[in-house]
Amino acid sequence: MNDKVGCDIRESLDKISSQMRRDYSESLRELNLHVGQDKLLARLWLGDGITQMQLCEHLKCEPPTVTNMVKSLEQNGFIYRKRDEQDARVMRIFLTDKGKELEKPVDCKWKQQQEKLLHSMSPEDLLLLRQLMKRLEKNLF
Amino acid sequence: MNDKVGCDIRESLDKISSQMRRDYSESLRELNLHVGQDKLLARLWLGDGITQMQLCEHLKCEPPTVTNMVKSLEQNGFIYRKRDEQDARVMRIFLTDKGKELEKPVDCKWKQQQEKLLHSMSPEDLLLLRQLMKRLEKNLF
DNA sequence: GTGATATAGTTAGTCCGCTAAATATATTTT
DNA sequence: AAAATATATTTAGCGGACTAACTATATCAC
Repeated sequence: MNDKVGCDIRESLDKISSQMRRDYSESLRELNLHVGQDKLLARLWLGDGITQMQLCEHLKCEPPTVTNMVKSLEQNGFIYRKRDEQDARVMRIFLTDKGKELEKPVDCKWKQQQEKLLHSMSPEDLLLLRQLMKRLEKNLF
Repeated sequence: MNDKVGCDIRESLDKISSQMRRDYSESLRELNLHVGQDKLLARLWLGDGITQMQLCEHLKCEPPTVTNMVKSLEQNGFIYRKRDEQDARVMRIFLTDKGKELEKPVDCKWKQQQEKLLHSMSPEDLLLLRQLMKRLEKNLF
């Protein structure tokens, strides 16, 4: 019975995250962006000029994933790359004006989705849910 | 502040599901399986001979996704396809012995991951968490 | 300074998702 | 019966994720 509950939780988790991904993906398409790219840009909005390795760490993904995302974002004119002057191995990533302009609309889409997800949840529910989720998170790392 | 909490929840959700996917993916590799294929097989273990369309519905994904997964599973000898005799458009999917044999080891991997995820959670925590997750789920559909 | 090792990023190739468009077969309409 | 429409699946092509193997540059050790 306990097992059943655990099973449900994992299924819920999968359902929620894949559905959110689908919704969000559709929503970002209007901005000519793909899921995941928004997180990369969000890191740059905090401060650009960082290296691909730093993006890897932040996004918790492997180097080839960043290479591809950066390539796509560059081709779409949202960012540009500059080789580091001290260390010729590293590439530093900068936002173009077009990339900077995306901050507001992306934030807006994000908030819309969040509202949909958390609709009808009271502050107490949210606090509780967050605490539980944080515990799950800790279990995985 | 409420916003901050909501934001954390979504980030937690993303982190948890992507980390679980990573872990599970690695775990399935030993069985020569990929993430998602286990869910397709799990449906077949309940009863095979169903159509790709039915798999689509069950897995909540699009037809081309099923086509590709089925192709890969067939090439690895876990399933085979047979054209329906009444309706020549539909393909019915059956488990091979090799595919049937996967049920136990996959279940074992699944349980291992579940235990890791839910470690240290009391039955009350789990019940509460499940209720909250069900509410989130409802919000998305 | 030369050789071994470490680090940053790329390339090739795979799978899961998707969309758009094509194919093949059924069914419905006229 | 022929034409129009609907359904099941496939193909082509893309992006995000990965691994394995590669290149280029830096650093460390001798």
